[in-house]
Amino acid sequence: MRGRKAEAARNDRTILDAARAVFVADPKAPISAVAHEAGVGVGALYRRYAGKEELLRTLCEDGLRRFTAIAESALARDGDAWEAFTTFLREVVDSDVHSLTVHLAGTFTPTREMHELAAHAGSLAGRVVDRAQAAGALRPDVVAEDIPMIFDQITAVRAGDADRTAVLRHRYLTLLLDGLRAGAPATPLPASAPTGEELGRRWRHAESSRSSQPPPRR
Amino acid sequence: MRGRKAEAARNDRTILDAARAVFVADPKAPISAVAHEAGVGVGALYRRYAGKEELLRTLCEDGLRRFTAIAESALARDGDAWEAFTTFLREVVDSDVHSLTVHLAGTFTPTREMHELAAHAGSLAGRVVDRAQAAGALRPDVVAEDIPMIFDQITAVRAGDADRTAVLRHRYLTLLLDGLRAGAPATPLPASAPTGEELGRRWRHAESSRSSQPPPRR
DNA sequence: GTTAGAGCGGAACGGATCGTTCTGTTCAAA
DNA sequence: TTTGAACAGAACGATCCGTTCCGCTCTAAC
Repeated sequence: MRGRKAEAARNDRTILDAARAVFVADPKAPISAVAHEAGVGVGALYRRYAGKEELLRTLCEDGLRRFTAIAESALARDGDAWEAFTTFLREVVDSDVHSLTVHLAGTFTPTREMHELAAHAGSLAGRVVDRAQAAGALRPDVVAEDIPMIFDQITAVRAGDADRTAVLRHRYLTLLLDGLRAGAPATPLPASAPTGEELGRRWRHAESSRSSQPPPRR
Repeated sequence: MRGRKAEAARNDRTILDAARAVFVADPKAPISAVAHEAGVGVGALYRRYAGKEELLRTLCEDGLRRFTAIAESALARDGDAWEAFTTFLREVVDSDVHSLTVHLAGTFTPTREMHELAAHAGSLAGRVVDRAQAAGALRPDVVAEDIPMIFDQITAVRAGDADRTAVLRHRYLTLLLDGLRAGAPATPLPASAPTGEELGRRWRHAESSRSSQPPPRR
C-alpha cells in the first residue's frame, strides 16, 4: 500500500492522535484546531467522521477502553494490594484517560454501549479499591465513588508543558496517597462520598448549568 | 433614601452578588446570565460597569481582598500553627475565593494594583505555611507555591448544588490535609513544586493555549 | 399637578467563533 | 491520458455574546 492510499492510512492515526492531544488540552477546541494539529485540512477530517460528535464519541470510547485495560492489569497483578492501587491511579493519571472520558462527557450524547463500558470500568475500579482496603492498606472510610473525584482533582493540575504537567500531577497524587494510606493519623472524613447519581450527572448531555441552582437557563 | 434611589442602591449589591454567584459557577458565563440571576436587565448592569472586563476586575479584586483578610486572620490567631493552617485552607475553600481570582484571571488584563495585591496575598499565605512548618506540624517538603495548586484541585470538586459542593470539598480537603500533616509516613514528593512563574502564567491575558506545546494558534 | 430625567428592561445590532459544506487541485493507478 | 479518491482550505450559515439603544416607569423638585 503506497501513495495516496498510504497517506490516507497514515492520516487515520495522525488525526486520532491529534484529536486526543487537542481535546485533552482543551475539551472544547474547534475542529479546525484538530486539523491544524494533524497537519491536514478539515476536509480530511470529515471524510472519516460524520461530524464532531462522532469524533468525540470515538475518542471517549477509546479512553474508556484504556481505563478498563489499566484497571484489569491492576487486578491481574497479584501481590501487594496497595501497590496495585497506587499504580492503578498513577497509570490512569499518566494516560490522561480521565480527561478523555469525563471532560468530554456532556459534549455529546453517549451511546448505550458507552454507558455499559463506563459501568464496567467503574466496577473494576471498585474492586481495586476493595482489595486495597481488604488488605488493610487503604483507609476504610473512602469508597469507590471517591476515585473519580480524585481524578477530577488531579486533572485540575496543569502546567504549560505536557511533561511538566504529568510530573506535577504525580507530586500531588503522592500527597493524596499519603492521606489515603491506612495507618496515618486519619481525620474522620466529613460528608458522604459522591453518589453514583452525582457522578453520573456529568454524562447528561445538557448545556452547562449556569447560576447556583438548576434554574432553566435564560 | 427611598424609591428609585433605594432600588439603585439595592441593585448595586444584588448585581455584585449575582455576578459572583454566576461567575463562580461558570467563569465564562455571558453577562446576560448575570443580569438574569440578579433579576435586572443588562442595561442596569452597563449603567454601573463600563463593560464586562470592569465587572470581572472588580470581582477579582474583591476576591483578592477576601483572601488577604482570611490569611491575615490566620496569622493573627496565635496558638496551634497547624490549626491556623487548616482553618486558613478551609476558609479560603468555603469563600470560593480561589475561583474568583484564578479562574477569572486571564479573562481580563490585570491592573498593577492587582498584581501587588496578589503578591501580597501570596506572601501572607507563605507565612502561614512557614509557621506550620516551623511548628513541625506541616511536612517539610511542601512549599508555599504548592498552596495555589492545592486550591486548584479542591476547586475542581463540583456537585450540582452549591451546598453539596462545599461539603464535598471539605471531604477531599480533609484527605489532603492528612497527607500534608507531618508525622504520617510521608512518601518523598516527586518533581519540584510549581515555580512562581508557572503560577503567574495564569494571569497572562492570553487566548487559551490550544494543542500541546505553545504553537501560535492558527 | 406637572414635568424632567434617573434608572430600568429587554430588543436590536454587530462582531466573532465554529461546525459543516463546497470547490478546485493533486496524484497514483488504470 | 484519463479518472476519481483524497486533500487543503475558502466559503457559508448558525449561534452566541458584548454592547448599544429605545421606550417605559416612577420619583422628586417645582
